[in-house]
Amino acid sequence: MATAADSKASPSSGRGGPRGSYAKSEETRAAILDAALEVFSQGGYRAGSLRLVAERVGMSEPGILHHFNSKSTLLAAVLERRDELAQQFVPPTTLDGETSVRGLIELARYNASIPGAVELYCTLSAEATSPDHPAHAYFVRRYEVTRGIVRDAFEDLERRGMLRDGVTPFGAATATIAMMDGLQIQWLLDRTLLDMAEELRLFLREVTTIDL
Amino acid sequence: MATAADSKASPSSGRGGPRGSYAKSEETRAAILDAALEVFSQGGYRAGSLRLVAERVGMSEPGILHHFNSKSTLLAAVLERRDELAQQFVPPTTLDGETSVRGLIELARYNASIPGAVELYCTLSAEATSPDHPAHAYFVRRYEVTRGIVRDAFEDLERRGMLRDGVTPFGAATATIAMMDGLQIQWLLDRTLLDMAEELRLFLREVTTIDL
DNA sequence: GTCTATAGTTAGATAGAC
DNA sequence: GTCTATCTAACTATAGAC
Repeated sequence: MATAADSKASPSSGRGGPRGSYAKSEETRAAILDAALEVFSQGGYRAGSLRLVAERVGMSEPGILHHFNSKSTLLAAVLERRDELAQQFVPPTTLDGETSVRGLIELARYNASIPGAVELYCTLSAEATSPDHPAHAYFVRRYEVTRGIVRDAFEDLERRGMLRDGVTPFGAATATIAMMDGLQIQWLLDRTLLDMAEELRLFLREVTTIDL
Repeated sequence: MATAADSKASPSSGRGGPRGSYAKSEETRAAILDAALEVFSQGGYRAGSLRLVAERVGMSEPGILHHFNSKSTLLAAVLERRDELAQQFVPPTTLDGETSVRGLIELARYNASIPGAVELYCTLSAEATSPDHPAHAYFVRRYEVTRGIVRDAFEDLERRGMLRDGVTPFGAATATIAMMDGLQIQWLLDRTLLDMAEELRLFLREVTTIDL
């Protein structure tokens, strides 16, 4: 799979160059990424087509491919962009477990406001379990990293004696991520059914002794 | 979407007819369903093709379509077949909550022995969150039914005072199903990482007072 | 019941003009 | 940087012979 770094390595990128003279190009790239996010969100990567992206952004298909060499590099760029946003909620550097856990609930609340992105990750992470999927390596790595961050948070809580009996930091991390993923599926099938943040809060109350 | 009943309504089915003279046809249908399960499991419905199913079963594509009118009716038949198996673990008629909850753990353990089927449901339920997916209605209904069954089990436990404080039957059902779904994604990405049944057991210990 | 042949659609990607 | 035109490949499904 192409790494998400492809987009930044593009010669048309303003970053890294002395002049910011590629404003128009950056704008176009951003518009394409917005359109691609919507298209890939509705049914995943395989069901989405460059034609739909092109239509939505008001360009031709070769126009898209001028900015992103292929469909899969476009996907990689979309994923990279979303990751940058998500890291604002649970920055990997935070060492305070309680703050991180509260951040996860905030993240779930934020996610409910961007159903398109939720659909993207939910659909993609499932179809990317296939080893030949262009985003397979990305998701394997992403889950490793995310699990590591969440585990660190629970390890901090464990040191403070704020984990329930029989709960391990790794197990809690795996379970918390599983809970978030699973809630998303049911929420996407019927958004009036449940409140993802609230359900996650109740779960984390069973796992930790934080007063959530 | 076509209902899963299509397959049973086929004139070539032995059931309902006075004679069992369609054995060969039933055998072929079964072989096709086995092949289709494998194909649809690897990357979902859209990524799977009739050509792959035909190759695997040693037939031509029109040969497949003689038994199943379309790709989507084939999918429906595959899903129906798997549901019959799963109901052996948590039969909807059981009224004993503790037995049902233990059945869920057994189901998770059984699932770990059939990764193909897990991949099928995991990938399909995600791609079917799209309203235009041929299996969308099936999955909406399936989650409703499953949630109802699991909620009944927790309601029984509630009557016996075996639910933890602050846990509602509906919330517990939603969360349990979410946990199972979410664990599957991480398990499919790395099967050596976690034991789905064990993780589910630990979760259910936090939710109920059953000695699991 | 199964096949060959083919229709009809859509897809990702490239060539080359402007 | 964007376009038109085109290539190649894959897919679902149908028609009709055997």
